[in-house]
Amino acid sequence: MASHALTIQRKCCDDDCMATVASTRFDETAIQGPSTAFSALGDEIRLKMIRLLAQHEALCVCELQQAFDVEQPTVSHHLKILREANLVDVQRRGTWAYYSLRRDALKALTRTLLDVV
Amino acid sequence: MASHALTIQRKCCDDDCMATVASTRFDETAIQGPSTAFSALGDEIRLKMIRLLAQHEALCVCELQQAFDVEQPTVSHHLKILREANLVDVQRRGTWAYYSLRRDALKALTRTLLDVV
DNA sequence: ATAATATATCGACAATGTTCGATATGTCAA
DNA sequence: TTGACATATCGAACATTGTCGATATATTAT
Repeated sequence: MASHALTIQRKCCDDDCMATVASTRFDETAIQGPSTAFSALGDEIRLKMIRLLAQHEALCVCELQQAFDVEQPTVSHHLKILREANLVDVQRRGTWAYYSLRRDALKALTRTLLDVV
Repeated sequence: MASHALTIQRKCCDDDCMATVASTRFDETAIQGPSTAFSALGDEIRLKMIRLLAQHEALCVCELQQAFDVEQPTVSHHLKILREANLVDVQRRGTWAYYSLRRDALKALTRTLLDVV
């Protein structure tokens, strides 16, 4: 026979590794939470808001607006996203809404990252 | 005089705090890097890729594709974003491109978060 | 050279996200 | 009650992102 039986093509890895990767299943709930949080932190204004809130016990919307060059509805929008990502808390007092950092949530998020590494 | 001199409106905070917040300046380079990284982690597929890479020394594109229900160009697209966020490294060997986690970068990112808290 | 394979890039389209003006809601003061 | 203010929500314009088919590039085997 002209062509030898050894038609084994070179591969990027052994079959076991390929199969292992292919069959990987993810804990969806362990992905969605962090993914939402990272997404919230992935906007420059929101990341700045987080850093600003870290330097103060609590800040109301009108204060936060002073620090950024956007209109009030935009500030509310970003705060809503941070709230839905569980990164901040709101507390209403009179007409004001005071936002504060959820430091526990941030710590949990760091742990998520560290567990990966 | 009927109206008293005390026309001081109640405010959300004292003038000092308002002024402090209003004059806050951010170190833009200290924001952009982390913001890009968080943005990269804010997609479920990319976060899963990171977790997958954490469990292997390195994986090539065809292996990664096996783990996700998307076409090859989409995988390459996500890997490019992770690369530009400095979260992964690539090493070409033959026709294969092996991607690996930049654990140092992830650690630095965690430190960024911890410094906030 | 030719064929097969792995990966990247391009272009189009759909989906999602950001921003703002207008407006609604709720609170406080007069 | 009326007016002033703080905040949230809505709707539309616009920008960004995710996805894929088609194609380009590069490597390897024959």
